Amino acid sequence: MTVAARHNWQSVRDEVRRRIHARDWAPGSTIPNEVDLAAEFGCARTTVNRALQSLAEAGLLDRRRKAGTRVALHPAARATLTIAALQDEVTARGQAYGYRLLRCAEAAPPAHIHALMPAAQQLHLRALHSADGRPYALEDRWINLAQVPAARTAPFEQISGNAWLLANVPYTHGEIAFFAQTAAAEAAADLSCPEGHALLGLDRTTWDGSAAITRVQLLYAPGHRITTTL
Amino acid sequence: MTVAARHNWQSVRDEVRRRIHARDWAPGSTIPNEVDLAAEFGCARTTVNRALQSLAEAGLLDRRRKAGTRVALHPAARATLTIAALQDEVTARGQAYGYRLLRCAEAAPPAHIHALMPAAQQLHLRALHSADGRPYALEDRWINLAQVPAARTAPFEQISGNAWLLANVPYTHGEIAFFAQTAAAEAAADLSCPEGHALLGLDRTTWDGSAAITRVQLLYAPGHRITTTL
DNA sequence: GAGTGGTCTAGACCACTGT
DNA sequence: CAGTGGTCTAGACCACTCC
Repeated sequence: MTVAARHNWQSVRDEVRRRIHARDWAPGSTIPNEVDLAAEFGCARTTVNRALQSLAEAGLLDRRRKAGTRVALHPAARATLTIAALQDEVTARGQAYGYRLLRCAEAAPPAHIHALMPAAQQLHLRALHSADGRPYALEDRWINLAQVPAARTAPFEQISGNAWLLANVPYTHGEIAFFAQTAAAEAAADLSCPEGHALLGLDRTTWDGSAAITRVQLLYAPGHRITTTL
Repeated sequence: MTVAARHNWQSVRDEVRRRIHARDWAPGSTIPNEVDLAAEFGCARTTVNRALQSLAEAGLLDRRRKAGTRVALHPAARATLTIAALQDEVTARGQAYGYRLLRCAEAAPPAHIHALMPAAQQLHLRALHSADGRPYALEDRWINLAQVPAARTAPFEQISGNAWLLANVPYTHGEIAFFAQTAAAEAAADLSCPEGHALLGLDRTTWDGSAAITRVQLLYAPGHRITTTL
């Protein structure tokens, strides 16, 4: 039962993962502590620690001081979505990126936006992103003018709301939701697709501390898929 | 210019992140190397290394040996999706989980499945997951019998394909894609929704090494949202 | 070749938490 | 209280890659 005594944390991680997958260590059971594993693998405890932390981050292990390290009962799959700027998303596919501003005006926000940004008037943007001249995604954005007054004079004819905000306004955290929606008349016209078509969309809200910065809804053109690996 | 000399890697990470957001270090520029930063913060280089690695993982920094550490030009947002088992998803909402097998048979797979699992006959499952008695998600799954012959005798009337596979078959990696689709007649009937309704769905394929284990398509009931934080 | 990040080590102390 | 993971340190060597 000699274990190949490699001394890098990745090989320790791989071996531990193998034992979990092979059910050497069953879901819910406690695995040996770091000192013992270090002895078994012939490396420093620091190295084992690094490996186990990486697996805990991936959701395969639950670690608690004193209680020890257990194999997760429900090894929920964790997928990391990389939400790039649309421009990067399109050029990464080798297509030509296009951008057209459809609307930019101060207006009274609807209730669900007003709940996020409590002021009578906020900045409202609509824009179409395209790939090789075909509609790629429709953007509908509200920007909190109380937090970002400079947005009033930003050149949104040339730069997308996302790009300008990324370059000019820091944020601390955000929230994303994916959903499916049938294309209403206006969206269908903008995306050049039949009314009633199923569209994949997302809502994203970003905050700086406790103040909401912006809320954007993106509707992708028909057939769009968002992919990731496990 | 005294820096609060905290000695934990999180505080170093926070300070570096602050400087990036504050544009002290502009996107694309090279930041000081680890030795210098360690001197400035009054801590060991290891600690700085841990902090910078965490920021690189988050996408804020690009690090290369010899070239140094640069602030990422396009700080793509990374969101971690936790894809739990449907049963956990439903019970986590405080709803009663229900499961009903609709079909379980060996059959000739369609072309896109056959491309993944090259054999004439594969196991085909359809099942409905419900929350508080209402349809929650419709599952359509193919299982590679060449890889998982035991699936022939698994009790899929009582346990979902996902749950049985998780508990019995290890996998090494997978792929997930989200999409929107209009409800066809059969799906609409199973989900008790009007035909033509927009549904959020996902395709998930999992492999063990180079062999595909299973491919599942999940269609969520109308209105479903998948959320995550940034 | 030389500068930078990547990692390992051995030891130490701390923080949390189950019993 | 005591056992476990969390982290820090100082030094060392290695691996990569730009010049």
